[in-house]
Amino acid sequence: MTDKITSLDVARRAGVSQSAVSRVFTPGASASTATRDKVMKAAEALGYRPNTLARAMITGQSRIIGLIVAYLDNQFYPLALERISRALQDEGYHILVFISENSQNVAAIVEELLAYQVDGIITASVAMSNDLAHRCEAARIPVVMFNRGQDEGQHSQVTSDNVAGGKAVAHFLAAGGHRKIAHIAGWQSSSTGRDRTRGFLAGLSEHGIEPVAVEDGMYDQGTASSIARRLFLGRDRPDAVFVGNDHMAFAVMDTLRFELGLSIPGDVSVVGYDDVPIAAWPAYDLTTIRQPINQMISATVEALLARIGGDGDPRRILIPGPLKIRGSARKPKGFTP
Amino acid sequence: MTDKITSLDVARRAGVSQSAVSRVFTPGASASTATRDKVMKAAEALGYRPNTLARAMITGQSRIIGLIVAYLDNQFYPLALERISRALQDEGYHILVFISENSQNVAAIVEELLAYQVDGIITASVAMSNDLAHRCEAARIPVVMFNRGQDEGQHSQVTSDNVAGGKAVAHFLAAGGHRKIAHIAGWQSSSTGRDRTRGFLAGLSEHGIEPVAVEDGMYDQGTASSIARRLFLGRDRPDAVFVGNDHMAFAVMDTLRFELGLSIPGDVSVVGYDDVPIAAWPAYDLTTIRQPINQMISATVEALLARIGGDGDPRRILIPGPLKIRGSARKPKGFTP
DNA sequence: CTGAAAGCGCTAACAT
DNA sequence: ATGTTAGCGCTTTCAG
Repeated sequence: MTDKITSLDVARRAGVSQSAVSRVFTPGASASTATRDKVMKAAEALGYRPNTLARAMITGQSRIIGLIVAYLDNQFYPLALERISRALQDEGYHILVFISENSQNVAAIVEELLAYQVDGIITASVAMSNDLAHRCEAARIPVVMFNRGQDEGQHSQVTSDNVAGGKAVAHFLAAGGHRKIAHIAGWQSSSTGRDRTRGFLAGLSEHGIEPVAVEDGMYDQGTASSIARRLFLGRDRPDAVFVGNDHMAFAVMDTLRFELGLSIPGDVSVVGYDDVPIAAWPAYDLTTIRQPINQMISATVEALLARIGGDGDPRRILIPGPLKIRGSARKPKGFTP
Repeated sequence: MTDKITSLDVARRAGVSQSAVSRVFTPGASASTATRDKVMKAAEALGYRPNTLARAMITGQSRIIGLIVAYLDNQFYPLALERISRALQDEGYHILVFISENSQNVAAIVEELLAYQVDGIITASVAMSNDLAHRCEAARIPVVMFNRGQDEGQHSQVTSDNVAGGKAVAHFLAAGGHRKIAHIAGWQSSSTGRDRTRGFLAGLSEHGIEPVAVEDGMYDQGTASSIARRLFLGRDRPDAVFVGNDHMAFAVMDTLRFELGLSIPGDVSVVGYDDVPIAAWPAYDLTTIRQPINQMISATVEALLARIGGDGDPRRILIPGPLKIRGSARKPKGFTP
């Protein structure tokens, strides 16, 4: 029925010029109360809303942010997505979502995002190569990497302090009296995975402890389970394991309990990383390092908007994450994290 | 550095007209191999990509689909989001995501979506009022409701057969010899919640069974836990409970086991709805009705694209979901679903 | 097959 | 404060 209503239609009905209509709908505009009323009345009657795309072409601001995110099966991602979307919605931005499985995919995605004239890009737990970041920089599109770091490159990034987190886990397990400690690491091709492992190993060595095993779980549940099976089936099994993220830790706990019949924390202490909501579910009750997701999101959005607003320098933000002690690991007496 | 590269820049460098460039980048275009080569070379050198927004203004096709989704903490949603995004990406569409907490929010969101000139709207587990749907219809923007139904209204909808699912659960529990059966229902203001409950009660009555309790869990874990606590603390406790979705079922199981010290399925059989991945985790091993999410997504995307393509009539698609028997409920001998 | 020209719906000077 | 005018970058007739 109703075909596209344009500002011209509204103008005619209100008996004003088309630019008057535009001004009424433009935030920082100057229009008399009289015309404003007439225009609003006509607009309402016609069901008019300004065409965002046309506006974007002129202003050069689409108010669209591209979000590149990996698999959503780890609960941490959807949580991040939800909150990023909310935070941005509050600022009048919206997110165009792209799911990226592998990293070469990212290049194609970025091209598409640039074609959409997005005002900025957030990558969530996805790394971006340096020349890709360059390409965005050349197009003046700011990029913020959420939960992933990169040493070189001039984009902003927000992570929690993964090195410190890994170290805290080491201290905690050492204080708990563990000496046969294994590590099923986060994906070693990601900064988070590497940093957590690095911190963990550094922490252990402060106590003169050598881990009995360090293996890459790839942030994959199947991989983590296999490793756990192998590690804990032998005679001389570890009495503690630090798993690179909660998502893998759940799989490891299930394997330990239901396949190997081990008790947690009786036979084995398990510690994870992230503190996703499931970690607090009684079935897991997982001791873990809490990634302060709200702070991380705030920082991400703030950093992005600042750069969109013209603030020149990219930021590198590091947010500390506390140890959240629950029941999956033996508790040292009088331990203060 | 590089300021906006337009087709005119490419045209000049390639020594052709601006419209020639446009044709090269337009799928159904006619350009000689000679010009095509020149243009592509120039475009590559300059790093040119056509401005999607400008194109959208003319063609009237933004290739953007608006997705309205509720909270993402129930694993079913992010899964749906991920797959919808992938399926649409394959068809050259992208999704603009809006998170909607309450239902009045939806009206405002739809307005924004229309302003963005989206080619279509998918609501995932979110209901849309009839006049809102009308508004979209008037703007010629097709709407598909995923996992939510509505009796009136002329939009498309895709759901699994929730009535049949609920009924299947009833038959299963009855066959298992249960007679004191409780139901912690899905949100009764949603079609899925109501349908599952309706089917369940109908199924029970076929066996002459009256449920010992039916309460609305609101699709909320806290609410479901409270109800479980109350229901199972009394002397004459139920020996089975059908919970309106998996997400609540996990909370109920945790409450039953860790707060009330009950054994599942020894003391109580628990059945859920959705079959999200977590349901298969050994810690829960939940018997549940499987919502065939892939089929549902395919149908949703297909229905939407058909309507965008001009296919007139909205569709109502109902997909059967089988019972997935696991260990959380007593297994009837020789039961065939 | 190709170039010139019109215009999508809107904002942003520029006049008045 | 309001109307007029000129585009934003592109697709699409329309001639040639």
